[in-house]
Amino acid sequence: MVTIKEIAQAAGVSLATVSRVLTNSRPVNPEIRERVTEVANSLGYVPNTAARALVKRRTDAIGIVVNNLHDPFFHDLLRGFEEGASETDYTVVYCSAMGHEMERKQKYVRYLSNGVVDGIVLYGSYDTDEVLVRELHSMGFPFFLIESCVDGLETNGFLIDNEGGVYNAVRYLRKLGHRRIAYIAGSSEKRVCRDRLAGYYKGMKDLCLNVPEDYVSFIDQNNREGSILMKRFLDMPDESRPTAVLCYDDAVASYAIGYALEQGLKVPQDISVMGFDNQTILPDNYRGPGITSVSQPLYEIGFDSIILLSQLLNGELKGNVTRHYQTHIVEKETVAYLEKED
Amino acid sequence: MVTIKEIAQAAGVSLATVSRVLTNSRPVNPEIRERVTEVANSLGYVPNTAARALVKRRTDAIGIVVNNLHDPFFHDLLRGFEEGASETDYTVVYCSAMGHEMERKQKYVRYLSNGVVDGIVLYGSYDTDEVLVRELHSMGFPFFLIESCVDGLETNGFLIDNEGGVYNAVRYLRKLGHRRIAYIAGSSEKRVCRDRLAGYYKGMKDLCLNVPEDYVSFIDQNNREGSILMKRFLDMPDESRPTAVLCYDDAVASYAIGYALEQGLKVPQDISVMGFDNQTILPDNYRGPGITSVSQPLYEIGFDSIILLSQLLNGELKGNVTRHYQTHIVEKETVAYLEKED
DNA sequence: TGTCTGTCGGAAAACGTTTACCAATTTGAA
DNA sequence: TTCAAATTGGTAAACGTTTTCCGACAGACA
Repeated sequence: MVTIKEIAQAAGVSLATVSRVLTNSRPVNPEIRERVTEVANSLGYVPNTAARALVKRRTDAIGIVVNNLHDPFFHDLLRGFEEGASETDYTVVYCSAMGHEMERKQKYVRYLSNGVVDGIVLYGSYDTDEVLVRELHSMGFPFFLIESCVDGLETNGFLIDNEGGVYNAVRYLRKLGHRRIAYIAGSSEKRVCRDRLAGYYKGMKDLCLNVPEDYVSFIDQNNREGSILMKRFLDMPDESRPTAVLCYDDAVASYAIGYALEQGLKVPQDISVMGFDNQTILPDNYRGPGITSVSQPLYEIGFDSIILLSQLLNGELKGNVTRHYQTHIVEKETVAYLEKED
Repeated sequence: MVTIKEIAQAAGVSLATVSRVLTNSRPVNPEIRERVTEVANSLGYVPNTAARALVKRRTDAIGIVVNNLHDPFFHDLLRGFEEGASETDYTVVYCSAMGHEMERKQKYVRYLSNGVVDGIVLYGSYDTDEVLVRELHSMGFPFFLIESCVDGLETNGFLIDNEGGVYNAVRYLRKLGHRRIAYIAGSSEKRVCRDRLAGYYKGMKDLCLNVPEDYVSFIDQNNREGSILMKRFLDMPDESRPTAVLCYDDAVASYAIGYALEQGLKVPQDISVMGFDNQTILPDNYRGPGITSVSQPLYEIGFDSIILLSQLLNGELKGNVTRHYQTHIVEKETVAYLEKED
């Protein structure tokens, strides 16, 4: 590794002069300047990131920590990050926490937050990252949270209106004539799932629709259970069988639809199904009809988070920033207009 | 930011002792040890990555540089990286070069290679990264190249047999009875595309199949042109029209198939089409039949690259490592068995 | 009691930069 | 010609660690 010192020796000047040439931080005799640059190039000098970070207390880099890079769920988010990154001069590095375990996320955040990057964008599960977020917060390290917040802590963050998303989905189905709307919910340990379920209840209540106890069922372990839960709905007697099933997730919806199709039913003619997330890739090579879904603006969030973080780092932002993003419904092929009102 | 110095003061010991407690690098009086850990915890100490890197000349981290994180092409590769990462103790960070421009890739590699990570895995386009690779090589920095190599340079790398992949595809089609096999090639500026085309010619020659001039056509700018090129093939008179079209890429294949379907033809009954890459996500929401394709072992390559790099860093590898990976054909629904030989 | 050995804390150097400060030289104005 | 100001090079401190070396002290043994 070639250092500034070697360049100084080779060019017959002091360390300081070399540094000044290389960083353009102060005027230096043109003749010397040229000699130094020449030597630096010929030796193939590359400045040491760590040493520079140490003394400048800045790295001009941004770190992003997500649960998973390969998960299709993050596709649009990543696209947003990348697009945002190309708008700034910051170096952007990504870390995958590989799942939801705090431990690994913490390892990455610690690695990054002390001398590797100047700020972090953290995709959070509401539920598991509290300790981590508190640590970051108490360090005074600049960071943005996506889909996460900690009660009683003022943080910069991006939140998605999950409750409102499902609420609007219920209204949408009602507008198309559906009144018997069932719901497949995710694990109630997850905040996201609880919020979405709340949106369902709220929507049904506001529209004065009946929610029989067996209209709400929960995924226990695996999204595949979507098919079992669908079976339960389909096995109900005609007069109480739901005409539409709302799923907390597109993956679950795909299994639910898969089951219905296997039974020789037509979607949406025989039963409407709606999902959430507007995923482009679905498990097990799903090939059914395009799933009508509640879409989150993940691209925008990814993009905005980079832009806002870089503004924060440049001191262009005062106070904390919390942005709420609305979902919208993407109409595809799994929801039918219900002619006869019952 | 809380430093080792503050801990030392608070605990009434020297810097050295604190460091020794924190890194377990030498025995220290249990009583003092406990006092120090306690102080460190209560102050929320996190070691400074940059400072540590500077003196240890090691970061225990690995960097990965790819062209694009969100591109579905990298899905399996990323999955491999992530799986490999969870097998090692190295911290793994990813960078997206956002396209193929050398400049940005160089920026990332320079940032990483001096004090941020101990080694790099670089997904390379054969064609554009030469300067960069030479720089890395002359620095003596440990790195692995994926799908890239530089003539006359001994580097660690993973290569895919693109030529052999297409060669085998030709043989596969021939075995199913096809003799009039056309090819849609990618830009001949790209090494990968040239290799694949070479495989086609070699296969056709070895099987003594005729290659009329108009059986090979080139994508110029955009994969969408796949449909135009397909039109050309379909417009040929019956007796010379190809029975199978081999595409250098699944994306192109999807456009080619799309066009045929639009014309009311059936794939594969009326014409067989085969792709390369075995992509799960295809452009424009392709919904046609599953594309029979030549698949690259990207998952394995991703996985192995992490493992081998960590071995290299631990000195468990002697000499340079070059691995060649074979492709295999994934049979789906776009290639038919041709009954009548002609 | 004196020496030898082993244990363990502290002082200080080192890693590769940037930059505050100082000194020397040049410039320019009076 | 003289002196202040401006310019520019060098010296050294600083960033937060790790680690080498030294020395103090305790215990063992003769």
